Amino acid sequence: MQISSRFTIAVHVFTCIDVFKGDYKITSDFLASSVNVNPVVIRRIMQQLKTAGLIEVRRGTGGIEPTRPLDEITFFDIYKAVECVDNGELFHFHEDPNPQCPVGRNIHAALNGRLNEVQEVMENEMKRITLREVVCATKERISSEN
Amino acid sequence: MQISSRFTIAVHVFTCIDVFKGDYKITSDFLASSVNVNPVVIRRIMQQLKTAGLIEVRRGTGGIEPTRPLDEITFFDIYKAVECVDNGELFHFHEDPNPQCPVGRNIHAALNGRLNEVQEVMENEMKRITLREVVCATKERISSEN
DNA sequence: CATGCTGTAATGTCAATAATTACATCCGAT
DNA sequence: ATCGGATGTAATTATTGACATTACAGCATG
Repeated sequence: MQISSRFTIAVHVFTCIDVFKGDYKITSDFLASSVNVNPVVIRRIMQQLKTAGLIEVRRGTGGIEPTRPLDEITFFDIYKAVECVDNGELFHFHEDPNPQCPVGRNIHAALNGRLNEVQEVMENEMKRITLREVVCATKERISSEN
Repeated sequence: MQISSRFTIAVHVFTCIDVFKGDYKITSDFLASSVNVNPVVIRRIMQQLKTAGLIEVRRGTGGIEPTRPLDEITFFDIYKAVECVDNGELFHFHEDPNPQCPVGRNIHAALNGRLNEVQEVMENEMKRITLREVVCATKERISSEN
Protein backbone atom coordinates (compact mmCIF):
# COMPACT_ATOMS: atom_id res chain seq x y z
CA MET A 1 0.00 0.00 0.00
CA GLN A 2 1.00 3.59 -0.51
CA ILE A 3 1.48 6.34 2.03
CA SER A 4 -1.59 8.56 1.90
CA SER A 5 -1.55 11.76 -0.13
CA ARG A 6 -2.27 13.51 3.15
CA PHE A 7 1.48 13.52 3.57
CA THR A 8 2.29 15.36 0.36
CA ILE A 9 -0.70 17.63 0.90
CA ALA A 10 0.63 18.58 4.33
CA VAL A 11 4.04 19.42 2.86
CA HIS A 12 2.34 21.42 0.13
CA VAL A 13 0.37 23.37 2.74
CA PHE A 14 3.46 24.21 4.81
CA THR A 15 5.13 25.41 1.65
CA CYS A 16 2.17 27.63 0.74
CA ILE A 17 2.09 29.10 4.21
CA ASP A 18 5.73 30.05 4.00
CA VAL A 19 5.62 31.34 0.44
CA PHE A 20 2.42 33.37 0.77
CA LYS A 21 2.51 34.59 4.36
CA GLY A 22 2.11 38.36 4.39
CA ASP A 23 0.79 38.49 0.83
CA TYR A 24 -2.36 36.43 1.25
CA LYS A 25 -4.63 35.40 4.05
CA ILE A 26 -4.07 31.69 4.58
CA THR A 27 -7.48 30.06 4.75
CA SER A 28 -8.55 26.51 4.08
CA ASP A 29 -10.23 27.74 0.91
CA PHE A 30 -7.06 29.39 -0.29
CA LEU A 31 -5.01 26.27 0.39
CA ALA A 32 -7.65 24.00 -1.07
CA SER A 33 -7.44 25.89 -4.31
CA SER A 34 -3.66 25.52 -4.54
CA VAL A 35 -3.71 21.84 -3.61
CA ASN A 36 -6.88 21.28 -5.61
CA VAL A 37 -8.88 19.34 -3.05
CA ASN A 38 -11.96 20.10 -1.00
CA PRO A 39 -11.43 22.66 1.80
CA VAL A 40 -12.71 20.16 4.34
CA VAL A 41 -9.86 17.84 3.46
CA ILE A 42 -7.44 20.65 4.23
CA ARG A 43 -9.14 21.43 7.51
CA ARG A 44 -9.01 17.84 8.63
CA ILE A 45 -5.33 17.57 7.87
CA MET A 46 -4.78 20.87 9.67
CA GLN A 47 -6.48 19.35 12.71
CA GLN A 48 -4.05 16.44 12.61
CA LEU A 49 -1.08 18.79 12.34
CA LYS A 50 -2.45 20.88 15.19
CA THR A 51 -2.98 17.80 17.36
CA ALA A 52 0.63 16.90 16.71
CA GLY A 53 1.66 20.38 17.84
CA LEU A 54 3.12 21.40 14.50
CA ILE A 55 0.84 24.34 13.73
CA GLU A 56 -1.53 26.77 15.33
CA VAL A 57 -4.83 27.63 13.72
CA ARG A 58 -6.77 30.79 14.45
CA ARG A 59 -10.49 30.31 14.47
CA GLY A 60 -12.94 32.96 13.39
CA THR A 61 -10.47 35.15 11.59
CA GLY A 62 -8.51 32.37 9.95
CA GLY A 63 -4.76 31.96 9.67
CA ILE A 64 -2.30 29.12 10.19
CA GLU A 65 1.22 29.25 11.56
CA PRO A 66 3.90 26.67 12.23
CA THR A 67 4.84 26.44 15.90
CA ARG A 68 8.54 26.06 15.15
CA PRO A 69 10.99 27.08 12.43
CA LEU A 70 10.73 24.92 9.33
CA ASP A 71 14.17 23.42 9.77
CA GLU A 72 12.90 21.88 13.00
CA ILE A 73 9.98 20.12 11.37
CA THR A 74 10.92 16.84 9.72
CA PHE A 75 9.16 14.54 7.27
CA PHE A 76 8.84 12.12 10.15
CA ASP A 77 6.94 14.64 12.26
CA ILE A 78 4.45 15.12 9.46
CA TYR A 79 4.28 11.43 8.65
CA LYS A 80 3.43 10.56 12.23
CA ALA A 81 0.89 13.36 12.46
CA VAL A 82 -0.95 12.42 9.33
CA GLU A 83 -0.62 8.66 8.94
CA CYS A 84 -3.14 7.08 11.23
CA VAL A 85 -1.93 3.57 11.96
CA ASP A 86 -2.73 3.00 15.61
CA ASN A 87 0.27 0.87 16.60
CA GLY A 88 2.69 2.67 14.31
CA GLU A 89 3.84 -0.52 12.60
CA LEU A 90 4.85 -0.19 8.96
CA PHE A 91 4.23 -3.87 8.27
CA HIS A 92 0.88 -5.51 8.84
CA PHE A 93 1.67 -8.89 10.36
CA HIS A 94 -0.92 -11.63 9.72
CA GLU A 95 -2.76 -11.67 12.98
CA ASP A 96 -3.16 -15.23 13.84
CA PRO A 97 -0.49 -17.82 12.90
CA ASN A 98 -1.25 -21.33 14.13
CA PRO A 99 0.40 -21.85 17.54
CA GLN A 100 0.26 -25.63 17.06
CA CYS A 101 2.73 -25.30 14.19
CA PRO A 102 6.37 -24.81 15.19
CA VAL A 103 6.80 -22.23 12.45
CA GLY A 104 3.48 -20.61 13.25
CA ARG A 105 4.38 -20.00 16.87
CA ASN A 106 7.92 -18.75 16.18
CA ILE A 107 7.68 -16.77 12.96
CA HIS A 108 6.54 -13.60 14.64
CA ALA A 109 9.47 -13.37 16.99
CA ALA A 110 11.91 -14.47 14.29
CA LEU A 111 10.69 -11.96 11.72
CA ASN A 112 9.77 -8.96 13.79
CA GLY A 113 13.27 -7.71 14.39
CA ARG A 114 13.95 -7.58 10.66
CA LEU A 115 10.76 -5.73 9.94
CA ASN A 116 11.65 -3.19 12.58
CA GLU A 117 15.07 -2.72 11.03
CA VAL A 118 13.45 -1.73 7.76
CA GLN A 119 11.00 0.58 9.46
CA GLU A 120 13.71 2.21 11.53
CA VAL A 121 15.93 2.88 8.54
CA MET A 122 13.04 4.49 6.74
CA GLU A 123 12.01 6.59 9.71
CA ASN A 124 15.54 7.74 10.36
CA GLU A 125 15.78 8.95 6.79
CA MET A 126 12.52 10.84 7.26
CA LYS A 127 13.90 12.43 10.40
CA ARG A 128 16.86 13.71 8.39
CA ILE A 129 14.76 15.68 5.92
CA THR A 130 13.22 18.97 7.01
CA LEU A 131 10.53 21.16 5.55
CA ARG A 132 13.08 23.89 5.05
CA GLU A 133 14.74 21.93 2.28
CA VAL A 134 11.52 21.49 0.38
CA VAL A 135 10.42 25.09 0.84
CA CYS A 136 13.82 26.37 -0.33
CA ALA A 137 13.78 24.10 -3.35
CA THR A 138 10.29 25.27 -4.23
CA LYS A 139 11.18 28.94 -3.90
CA GLU A 140 14.21 28.45 -6.09
CA ARG A 141 12.12 26.83 -8.76
CA ILE A 142 9.58 29.63 -8.56
CA SER A 143 12.15 32.39 -8.89
CA SER A 144 13.92 30.67 -11.76
CA GLU A 145 10.66 30.37 -13.67
CA ASN A 146 11.11 33.67 -15.48
CA MET B 1 -1.04 2.85 5.20
CA GLN B 2 0.51 -0.44 6.13
CA ILE B 3 2.28 -2.94 3.94
CA SER B 4 -0.14 -5.79 3.27
CA SER B 5 0.06 -8.95 5.38
CA ARG B 6 0.72 -10.75 2.09
CA PHE B 7 4.35 -9.86 2.75
CA THR B 8 4.63 -11.56 6.12
CA ILE B 9 2.51 -14.44 4.87
CA ALA B 10 4.92 -14.98 1.98
CA VAL B 11 7.87 -15.05 4.37
CA HIS B 12 5.99 -17.45 6.61
CA VAL B 13 5.33 -19.74 3.63
CA PHE B 14 8.97 -19.79 2.55
CA THR B 15 9.93 -20.67 6.08
CA CYS B 16 7.42 -23.52 6.24
CA ILE B 17 8.65 -24.89 2.94
CA ASP B 18 12.21 -24.98 4.19
CA VAL B 19 11.41 -26.35 7.64
CA PHE B 20 8.95 -29.04 6.53
CA LYS B 21 10.31 -30.13 3.15
CA GLY B 22 10.81 -33.90 3.17
CA ASP B 23 8.62 -34.40 6.23
CA TYR B 24 5.32 -33.10 4.89
CA LYS B 25 3.74 -32.54 1.51
CA ILE B 26 3.59 -28.80 0.98
CA THR B 27 0.08 -27.98 -0.19
CA SER B 28 -1.92 -24.79 0.00
CA ASP B 29 -4.09 -26.45 2.63
CA PHE B 30 -1.09 -27.36 4.73
CA LEU B 31 0.30 -23.84 4.49
CA ALA B 32 -3.09 -22.27 5.08
CA SER B 33 -3.35 -24.16 8.34
CA SER B 34 0.03 -22.93 9.59
CA VAL B 35 -0.59 -19.34 8.54
CA ASN B 36 -4.24 -19.56 9.55
CA VAL B 37 -5.84 -18.05 6.47
CA ASN B 38 -7.96 -19.42 3.67
CA PRO B 39 -6.13 -21.75 1.23
CA VAL B 40 -7.17 -19.54 -1.68
CA VAL B 41 -5.31 -16.64 -0.13
CA ILE B 42 -2.19 -18.82 -0.07
CA ARG B 43 -2.67 -19.88 -3.67
CA ARG B 44 -3.05 -16.33 -4.85
CA ILE B 45 0.11 -15.25 -3.11
CA MET B 46 1.87 -18.31 -4.57
CA GLN B 47 0.80 -17.13 -8.00
CA GLN B 48 2.38 -13.75 -7.36
CA LEU B 49 5.61 -15.36 -6.16
CA LYS B 50 5.59 -17.63 -9.19
CA THR B 51 5.01 -14.73 -11.57
CA ALA B 52 8.00 -13.02 -9.97
CA GLY B 53 10.06 -16.15 -10.64
CA LEU B 54 10.71 -16.88 -6.96
CA ILE B 55 9.05 -20.29 -6.73
CA GLU B 56 7.84 -23.17 -8.84
CA VAL B 57 4.50 -24.81 -8.18
CA ARG B 58 3.61 -28.33 -9.28
CA ARG B 59 0.03 -28.74 -10.34
CA GLY B 60 -1.93 -31.92 -9.84
CA THR B 61 0.34 -33.50 -7.32
CA GLY B 62 1.09 -30.35 -5.37
CA GLY B 63 4.42 -29.12 -4.09
CA ILE B 64 6.22 -25.77 -4.01
CA GLU B 65 9.91 -25.06 -4.35
CA PRO B 66 12.01 -21.91 -4.36
CA THR B 67 13.86 -21.38 -7.64
CA ARG B 68 17.00 -20.18 -5.89
CA PRO B 69 18.76 -20.66 -2.57
CA LEU B 70 17.18 -18.70 0.24
CA ASP B 71 20.18 -16.46 0.70
CA GLU B 72 19.53 -15.16 -2.79
CA ILE B 73 15.96 -14.14 -2.10
CA THR B 74 15.63 -10.77 -0.39
CA PHE B 75 12.79 -8.99 1.37
CA PHE B 76 12.74 -6.64 -1.58
CA ASP B 77 12.12 -9.49 -4.03
CA ILE B 78 9.12 -10.58 -2.02
CA TYR B 79 7.90 -7.04 -1.44
CA LYS B 80 7.90 -6.31 -5.15
CA ALA B 81 6.24 -9.62 -5.96
CA VAL B 82 3.42 -9.19 -3.52
CA GLU B 83 2.77 -5.48 -3.19
CA CYS B 84 0.75 -4.42 -6.17
CA VAL B 85 1.27 -0.69 -6.67
CA ASP B 86 1.47 -0.21 -10.41
CA ASN B 87 4.01 2.61 -10.57
CA GLY B 88 6.05 1.34 -7.64
CA GLU B 89 5.89 4.65 -5.77
CA LEU B 90 5.90 4.43 -1.99
CA PHE B 91 4.28 7.86 -1.60
CA HIS B 92 0.95 8.71 -3.11
CA PHE B 93 1.31 12.24 -4.46
CA HIS B 94 -1.89 14.29 -4.63
CA GLU B 95 -2.73 14.04 -8.29
CA ASP B 96 -3.68 17.45 -9.30
CA PRO B 97 -2.05 20.53 -7.73
CA ASN B 98 -3.20 23.83 -9.21
CA PRO B 99 -0.85 24.87 -12.03
CA GLN B 100 -1.99 28.48 -11.71
CA CYS B 101 -0.41 28.61 -8.25
CA PRO B 102 3.38 29.00 -8.18
CA VAL B 103 3.62 26.48 -5.38
CA GLY B 104 1.11 24.17 -7.02
CA ARG B 105 3.09 23.94 -10.23
CA ASN B 106 6.49 23.49 -8.55
CA ILE B 107 5.83 21.37 -5.49
CA HIS B 108 5.95 18.08 -7.33
CA ALA B 109 9.41 18.63 -8.76
CA ALA B 110 10.68 20.15 -5.52
CA LEU B 111 9.41 17.33 -3.33
CA ASN B 112 9.79 14.27 -5.49
CA GLY B 113 13.53 13.88 -5.04
CA ARG B 114 13.15 13.77 -1.28
CA LEU B 115 10.41 11.20 -1.42
CA ASN B 116 12.55 9.03 -3.65
CA GLU B 117 15.41 9.29 -1.18
CA VAL B 118 13.22 7.85 1.53
CA GLN B 119 11.93 5.10 -0.71
CA GLU B 120 15.41 4.21 -1.88
CA VAL B 121 16.81 3.95 1.62
CA MET B 122 13.97 1.66 2.58
CA GLU B 123 14.31 -0.52 -0.48
CA ASN B 124 18.06 -0.82 -0.06
CA GLU B 125 17.55 -2.08 3.46
CA MET B 126 15.06 -4.64 2.18
CA LYS B 127 17.60 -5.77 -0.39
CA ARG B 128 20.07 -6.40 2.40
CA ILE B 129 17.88 -8.87 4.27
CA THR B 130 17.49 -12.39 2.93
CA LEU B 131 15.08 -15.19 3.66
CA ARG B 132 17.94 -17.26 4.96
CA GLU B 133 18.28 -15.04 8.00
CA VAL B 134 14.64 -15.40 8.92
CA VAL B 135 14.57 -19.14 8.33
CA CYS B 136 17.69 -19.63 10.44
CA ALA B 137 16.30 -17.51 13.24
CA THR B 138 13.07 -19.48 13.17
CA LYS B 139 14.84 -22.83 13.25
CA GLU B 140 16.94 -21.70 16.18
CA ARG B 141 13.87 -20.69 18.09
CA ILE B 142 12.21 -23.99 17.31
CA SER B 143 15.14 -26.10 18.45
CA SER B 144 15.59 -24.09 21.63
CA GLU B 145 11.94 -24.60 22.52
CA ASN B 146 12.59 -27.76 24.55
C1' DC C 1 -23.91 41.62 15.53
C1' DA C 2 -22.79 40.46 10.83
C1' DT C 3 -19.32 38.29 8.32
C1' DG C 4 -16.03 35.07 7.28
C1' DC C 5 -13.72 31.37 8.82
C1' DT C 6 -12.88 26.95 11.46
C1' DG C 7 -14.56 22.41 13.50
C1' DT C 8 -16.93 18.43 12.65
C1' DA C 9 -20.73 15.23 11.71
C1' DA C 10 -23.03 12.75 8.09
C1' DT C 11 -23.04 10.63 3.75
C1' DG C 12 -21.34 8.72 -0.61
C1' DT C 13 -18.00 6.73 -3.84
C1' DC C 14 -14.20 4.06 -4.77
C1' DA C 15 -10.40 0.87 -4.22
C1' DA C 16 -7.90 -2.69 -1.57
C1' DT C 17 -7.77 -6.47 1.72
C1' DA C 18 -9.26 -10.67 2.94
C1' DA C 19 -12.60 -14.67 3.42
C1' DT C 20 -15.21 -17.91 1.18
C1' DT C 21 -17.64 -20.85 -2.32
C1' DA C 22 -17.47 -23.05 -6.51
C1' DC C 23 -15.63 -25.24 -10.20
C1' DA C 24 -12.50 -26.20 -14.18
C1' DT C 25 -8.07 -28.11 -14.90
C1' DC C 26 -4.19 -30.86 -14.16
C1' DC C 27 -1.48 -35.08 -13.12
C1' DG C 28 0.31 -39.11 -10.58
C1' DA C 29 -1.01 -43.50 -8.75
C1' DT C 30 -3.70 -47.35 -8.82
C1' DA D 1 -8.12 -44.75 -18.18
C1' DT D 2 -9.86 -42.82 -14.55
C1' DC D 3 -10.03 -41.50 -9.76
C1' DG D 4 -8.53 -38.44 -6.19
C1' DG D 5 -6.08 -34.83 -4.61
C1' DA D 6 -4.10 -30.46 -5.99
C1' DT D 7 -3.80 -26.10 -8.23
C1' DG D 8 -5.79 -21.97 -10.91
C1' DT D 9 -9.18 -18.64 -10.93
C1' DA D 10 -13.67 -16.34 -11.12
C1' DA D 11 -17.42 -14.56 -8.39
C1' DT D 12 -19.27 -12.80 -4.22
C1' DT D 13 -19.18 -10.63 0.14
C1' DA D 14 -17.63 -7.91 4.26
C1' DT D 15 -14.70 -4.61 6.02
C1' DT D 16 -11.80 -0.85 5.93
C1' DG D 17 -9.50 3.44 4.53
C1' DA D 18 -9.16 7.36 1.30
C1' DC D 19 -11.16 11.14 -0.36
C1' DA D 20 -15.14 14.28 -1.79
C1' DT D 21 -18.94 16.83 -0.56
C1' DT D 22 -22.85 19.06 1.95
C1' DA D 23 -24.39 21.09 5.89
C1' DC D 24 -24.24 23.54 9.88
C1' DA D 25 -22.72 24.91 14.62
C1' DG D 26 -19.28 27.79 16.93
C1' DC D 27 -15.93 31.39 17.13
C1' DA D 28 -13.55 36.00 16.65
C1' DT D 29 -13.07 40.38 14.95
C1' DG D 30 -14.26 44.70 12.49
